[in-house]
Amino acid sequence: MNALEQRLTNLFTDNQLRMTAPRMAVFRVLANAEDALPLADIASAIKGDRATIYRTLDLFISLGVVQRVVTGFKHRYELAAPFHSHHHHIHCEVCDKVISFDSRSLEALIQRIAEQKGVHLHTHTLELAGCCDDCQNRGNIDKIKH
Amino acid sequence: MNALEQRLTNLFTDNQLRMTAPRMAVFRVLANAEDALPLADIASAIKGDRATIYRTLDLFISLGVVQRVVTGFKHRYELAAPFHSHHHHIHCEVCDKVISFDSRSLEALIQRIAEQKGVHLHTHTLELAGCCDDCQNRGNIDKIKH
DNA sequence: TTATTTATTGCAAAATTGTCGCATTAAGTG
DNA sequence: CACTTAATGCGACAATTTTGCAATAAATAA
Repeated sequence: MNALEQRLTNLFTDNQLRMTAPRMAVFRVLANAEDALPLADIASAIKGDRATIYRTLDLFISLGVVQRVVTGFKHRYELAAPFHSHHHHIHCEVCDKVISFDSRSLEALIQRIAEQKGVHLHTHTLELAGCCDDCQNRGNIDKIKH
Repeated sequence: MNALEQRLTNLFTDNQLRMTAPRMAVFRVLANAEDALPLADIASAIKGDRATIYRTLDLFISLGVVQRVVTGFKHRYELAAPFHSHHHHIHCEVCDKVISFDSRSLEALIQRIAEQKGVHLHTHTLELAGCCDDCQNRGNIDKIKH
């Protein structure tokens, strides 16, 4: 059990919750994932019950361990701060892929805009949607998935 | 047929697509809508087939005519730039006020990020949340509404 | 105008995402 | 080890979105 996993376990026991095999499995999938994953990907990765995974994710979200990313029809899940760094997403509406990115200039600019408006920012979400490189080359603009 | 509808029609014929009655009907509903509409509303407004409307919306999205707004578990659809003015929102979590803004630098930066990732952008949404000037001065930062 | 071609529609069936009830299992405690 | 109860896993379910395919209608050519 590594440091992150230990922190998660402590968070659970501190809240009178049980650290079980399915819960740790979901956490590990998310910790090793490059990008936010839809439930189907998590379920197939750990061959687990979908209802259990939904409940686990809801729990993680209420504990601040996971955040829900809303892109298209299905939700995606990824570790949240302080288990993961802040970033944004580009959603390919054709192949449904999600690309994460992080830009200091962007964060600085958003901060500047907020200051200019006199607003003290709490959070912000930015979602880009379009057609990725691969799909442009494939020319399947009309095969948009949800 | 007004100017917007003519522009849409041209966009279709330029892409070897047909401007049909159901497509124009969907466009008109969205053009007259105050806010983003869920599919059910569009379907009942034009008494049209759901599958056809889904396909029409997918097409509109791939052409950049419509953008999908994801709120909760149901999609909503609204006209996208250049058929609708583009802007973003700052939401004051204390007094619930919404401040709209528009930033060329931001748009340019987002465009640059997308290009760098090889993605052709259809739409993007940015929502800032925090505490506005008035509320900071009032010192009621802890009275967040939800 | 009519014939031809093919994109588009509309129906019905199926798939996908997410939720819920309940009996069974297993984690934590003494 | 036994007890308590949180958590799981199965199956049924609702809502939303999708796909297959025959029928229809738009664009093009004759």
